[in-house]
Parts: sequence; structure tokens; C-alpha cells
Amino acid sequence: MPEFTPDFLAAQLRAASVKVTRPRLRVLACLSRAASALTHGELEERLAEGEGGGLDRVTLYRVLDSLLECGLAERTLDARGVYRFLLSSIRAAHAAHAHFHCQRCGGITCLEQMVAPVATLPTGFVARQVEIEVRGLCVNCSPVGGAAR
Amino acid sequence: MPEFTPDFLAAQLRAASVKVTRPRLRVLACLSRAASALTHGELEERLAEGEGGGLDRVTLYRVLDSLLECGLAERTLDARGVYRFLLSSIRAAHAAHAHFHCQRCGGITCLEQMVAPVATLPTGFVARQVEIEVRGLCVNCSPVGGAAR
DNA sequence: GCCTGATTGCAACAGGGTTGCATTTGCGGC
DNA sequence: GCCGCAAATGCAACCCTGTTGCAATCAGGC
Repeated sequence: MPEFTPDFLAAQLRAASVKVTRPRLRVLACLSRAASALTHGELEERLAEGEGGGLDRVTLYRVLDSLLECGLAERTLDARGVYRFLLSSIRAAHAAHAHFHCQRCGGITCLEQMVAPVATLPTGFVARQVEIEVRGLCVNCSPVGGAAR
Repeated sequence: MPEFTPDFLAAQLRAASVKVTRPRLRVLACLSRAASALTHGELEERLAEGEGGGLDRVTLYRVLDSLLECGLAERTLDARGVYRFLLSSIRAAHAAHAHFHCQRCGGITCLEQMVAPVATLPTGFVARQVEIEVRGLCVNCSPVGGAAR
């Protein structure tokens, strides 16, 4: 896990040939502090609370676009069809294994022991990610597991 | 594969304790003819072309809701975050293998040869579905594959 | 310190999906 | 076959997520 000092973040931006701007630093810092992938809305909220005040909606989208484009961040869809953003360095640690999506509470659990198989694709197709999603009920929500209802 | 005559479809609705209405029959028929999961927009188009004329946008959403609720249909998210609807009976045939989600056009392609592994879960967890999603660009959207741009 | 292209902020828009409400319709009971 | 009522339909209006156009501002190479 790298150090997420402002200087480190600025260096990351420079290394990615992207201009170092205050909004980008703030978004990076926010993402680096997040425990999990955040939606645009969640980021907007957190930025509004932090010092420096709110960030324009559209600017936030474009900052995120630039982070995606330079490879520092990635996005996935959550169960509602909303994009969630996270740092590539964090995501990398989750790429190899499967995830359990609880259909009741929406929680996500890592299944480290379930590893993604190699994709076998028809010619012309290009794979970027392979994701195994197991859906069902987690410990807390299954009648077997514990606190049902 | 069951017979998709109007009578059969009506019987399915009755069996699911749902009123038999013209919109529901038309939507069911359309879904039963579809080769793959359709978006709301695609369904709307097809219904507008068929005899009986267009169906109200909202009505279509509510018809789909009722089909979801009674278990006749299911929905999944495509790579763009748009819902795609399909008959449960058809979906069952796709449960075992992986699917390719094109990140550009949202299209879904079956990867029959990629089979879902058995889920190994922590105790207390209950699995209902295991889904392997390969994301990337399909033949039509990848620069390698064909009609790029 | 200056210049220029990239970035920001604002306004307006687009698509997918939902809600409220009046009207119509399926269908069980008579 | 007719009646009544809950369920379903259609229309209008709305919300949320994400995008586009454009003028003003700023980063950073010179």
C-alpha cells in the first residue's frame, strides 16, 4: 500500500503526464482514504464537507474521466447500475478473486479462495476484466447464518 | 423449451396469479421471441412495430415489474448500467456459463465454454447464483475485430 | 513573467427509470 | 350476461446519473 501524502499524489499525476490541479488532488486524496469504491454522488458529498468547499458536478465527472484515462482510477457498476470509482492500486488487489454480493443488504465480501479462470474468447473479442460474482445471502442475512430478518 | 403460444403465455400468467392483459401478453411474446436479454428501449421499439401499436413507456416498465415480481422474468445490468430483461425459463439455460459484456455497445455474448466454478463460501453464506462476467470490447466494437469507430 | 492549451465552472441537455393521478379493464360474484 | 372493485393502463411530470457546449481561468513550459 503506497503512501497517500499530497506530494505522493502529485507525483502520481505527474508520472501519468496529467496536470496537477487542486480538484484532482482532492479527488485522489478522497479516493485514497475510501474503504471501498465510491459513487460520484458520495464523492461529491465528501468533497463538499472537506475544506476547500464543494466541487462542480461536471468538474468532478471530468476529473474522474482524466483519472480513468491515465490509469490511476477505475470504475465498476454497482447493483443499481451506478458507477463506483476506486484507485487502480486498490482495485488491483481485488482483481484476481471473486466477490460475494449479498442480495439483501448489498454488502460485498471478498472470496479470496475463488480465483478467476482465464477467459477463452471468440476471435475479435478483447477482454479487459474477468469478474466472478457470487450472489446470495451473507452470514448476517441468511436464515442459516444468524440474525435473519 | 416450452411452447410460446398466446394461450400458453396466458396460462403462465394465470399460474403466477397475475391478471391476463393484452400488454402483458405482448411483452411476454416479445421476450419469448428474443434471442437475448432486451433493454426497455428495445422492447418498446419492437412493440411499436408489432400489431397493436406502441405501448406506453411507463406501462412497459410496470408490466416488466409485474413479470419480475411473479418470477416469469428476470433482469440483469448490462455493461452500460442499463437493465436487460429476459424470461426466467430462458435465463435458466444461461446460468451455467459465462457472459461477455461489451463496454461500448452494452451487448452480451455467451461464452459457453467458460463454466462457472463451484462456489466455496465461508460458513453461513448462501449462494443463489454464480455469474462470470468477462468485460471488454466485442467484435463489432474492438479495433482488432472489425467496424471500429 | 508570459502564452497557450488544458482545465474549470456554469448552464443546459439526454437517457433511463419512477411517481401521481385520472381512466379503463380483467374477472370474480351475482 | 351484468356489476363492482381492485388492478392495470396511459399520460404528464419528475428525479437521478451522466454528457455536451462554451466562456473564463489556470498550470506549467518557455
